[in-house]
Amino acid sequence: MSVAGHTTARAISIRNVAAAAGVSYQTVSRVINGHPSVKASTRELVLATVDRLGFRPNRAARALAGGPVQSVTVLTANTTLYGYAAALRGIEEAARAADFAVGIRVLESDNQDEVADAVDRAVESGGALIVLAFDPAGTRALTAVPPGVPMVAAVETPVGDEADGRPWVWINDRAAATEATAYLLQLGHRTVHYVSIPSPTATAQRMVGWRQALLAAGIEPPEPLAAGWHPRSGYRAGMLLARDPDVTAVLCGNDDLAFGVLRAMHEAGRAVPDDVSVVGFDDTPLAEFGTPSLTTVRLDFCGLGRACFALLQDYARDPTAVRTGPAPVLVRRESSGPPRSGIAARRPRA
Amino acid sequence: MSVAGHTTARAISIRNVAAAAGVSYQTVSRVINGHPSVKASTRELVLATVDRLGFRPNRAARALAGGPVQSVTVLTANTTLYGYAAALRGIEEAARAADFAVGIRVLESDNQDEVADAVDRAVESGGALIVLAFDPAGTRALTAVPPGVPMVAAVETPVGDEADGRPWVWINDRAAATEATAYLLQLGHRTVHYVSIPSPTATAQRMVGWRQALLAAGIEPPEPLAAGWHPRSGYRAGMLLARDPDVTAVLCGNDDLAFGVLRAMHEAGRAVPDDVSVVGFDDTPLAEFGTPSLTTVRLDFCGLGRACFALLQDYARDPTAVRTGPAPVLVRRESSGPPRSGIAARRPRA
DNA sequence: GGGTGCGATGTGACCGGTCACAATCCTGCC
DNA sequence: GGCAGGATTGTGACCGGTCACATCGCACCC
Repeated sequence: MSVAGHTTARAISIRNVAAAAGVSYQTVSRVINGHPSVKASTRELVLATVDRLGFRPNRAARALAGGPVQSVTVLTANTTLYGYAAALRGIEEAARAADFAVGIRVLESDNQDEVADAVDRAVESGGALIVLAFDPAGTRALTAVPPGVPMVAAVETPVGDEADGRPWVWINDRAAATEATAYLLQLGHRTVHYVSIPSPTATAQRMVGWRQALLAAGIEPPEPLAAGWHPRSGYRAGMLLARDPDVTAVLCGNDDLAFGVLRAMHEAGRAVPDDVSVVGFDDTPLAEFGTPSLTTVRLDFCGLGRACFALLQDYARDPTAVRTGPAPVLVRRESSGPPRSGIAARRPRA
Repeated sequence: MSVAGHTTARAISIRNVAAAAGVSYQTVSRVINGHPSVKASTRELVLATVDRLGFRPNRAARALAGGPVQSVTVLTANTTLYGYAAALRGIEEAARAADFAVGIRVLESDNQDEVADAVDRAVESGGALIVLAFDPAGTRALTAVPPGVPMVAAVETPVGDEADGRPWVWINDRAAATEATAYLLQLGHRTVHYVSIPSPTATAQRMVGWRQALLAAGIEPPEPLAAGWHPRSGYRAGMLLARDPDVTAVLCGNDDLAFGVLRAMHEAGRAVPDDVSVVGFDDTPLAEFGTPSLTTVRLDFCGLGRACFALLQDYARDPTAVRTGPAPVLVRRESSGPPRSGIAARRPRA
């Protein structure tokens, strides 16, 4: 234990351990890597010595010599948005528990060349990769990861062609959106409008789920409004929607957008939920404390992150391992309710 | 350029470059490290070859051999809270631009031993350290970093004893709190109550600034309410404050708490800003879109992060370098206003 | 009893950089 | 012309692990 005091003295190496235990450095290497052909008594002796000296394998040396690297790099388009940040937190927790080092690399653009370069850099630092592929940049990154590099993807699309053959963890955005939409219809709304976050392709699962739910109820989906990540873009979309008196229910791609929409409705003088119901996505910590509090779909991104890391480890042993992330839960709060009884009302089904 | 396609062929090393350029590997090493005693013509030849072959130095090898490591590890108690997340983003941006790898290590507890262990691990992965020392865990970490390890601290206390001799970047929380408090007094409030975030010591600068502003106005500061990080704890504090009709102005340790307080006031039937003014801290993206929108102090954490990284680099050249972070800005919005003209009113000064 | 085969261990080279030192070049100057 | 001495360049060893291979011991079997 390099007494976090003030000794930059050389750290203990396997050769030190070997000398202290009276074996060869190779035997020490075998023990710390769990190689089977070491006599039990020897193994215990070595482990005891490792413990006594506080030996810890040097990551750089290991990486250089091509051993198991014990580090993960997270490739993501963003680190501050709720979903990404929470997933990152989950990964970090799990990685730390397993004594893995965690690296971060942000994908600034979704230009194919730049993404490829970013992936290159991430790969060259050794270790495994976890790609958060909720967006175009992340999805591109998947295709740029050379085979042979251990990696796991977090995706919203169950079977992306991009990730083929690669293990992924799936967060069931589609089912979540379907549930939220069905809930609004059940309350008696004639239709549900959608304000979307930026998404990889036309297959954005939140949008797909919303559309499916409408179609299943025999309703032609209205044109979705494309927004960005910032609440301001939700606000703009909300302003547009507020003008249309037929709009009584709005599903938003995430909670930030939903807050923007709420604000717009407020400014436009449309009461929530009496005139308009607003539903978000994610259940950020603030959702519960807005005025009105926000009905939203809780997604356990932190659990998703942990699942990614767990899969990374399982996959090393069993390449057929696959995980679905935790199931989404609809949280009903003040921002949603039946439409104002009157013209726009529709018979509740339940 | 390892054509991100499917060649796990060995990457190019300095010896390859050396061979291609017709010089020794040592010369290549000198060139890429900017060593002065290399003939200009040789340097250019080597650089051209490096470029042509797409050579990039191997981080692991460098770390192992004790060279300059080109990587930073961020030590932080949290990654999702706005301030931390934004600082992390700034660091990552700057680091990426300088072609540094970025690592993360979360300080789970503020137990001295565990913190020391975390620091050890972070140090052993080589490279520099940036410590976000806004809280007890971060502050502890500062003292646990062995000398000789390049590091920079982001602190809210201008001259912490803990960081002595170490470079730090200071975010002027105290001035920000003073400004916000003075603003509320100027609006005519008799006093300002404070709901605090968890903080390292009694010297929490946000609280100090608030107290100073009150004392400067000849007002005895009321007992501050200690809250946590979650909006819910702000909500609880708000419920307490709402009961007291004398409370007309509340300053909150951050925007999340402020939202909790807003919600509590709403539920308690106290109008904001007519009955009570609420001011936050940070200016998170949502502050502008709350109902009412939140008056808050904008702190450029992202800029703080960039400054930390910049200092890390400057410091290597000039160990007397120091930086103050960007100045805070008070953003006036709907959640604050003069007290309801009546009993509690106090003559505005301006 | 001695070869076979496997379990357990040790030896050497290597990963891709850096350091310390030695060797070479060139220039100025006597 | 020869030599001192700085500027340039090259050589060897090393960082701390891993790999491939050689070696050793021993039980097993014919």
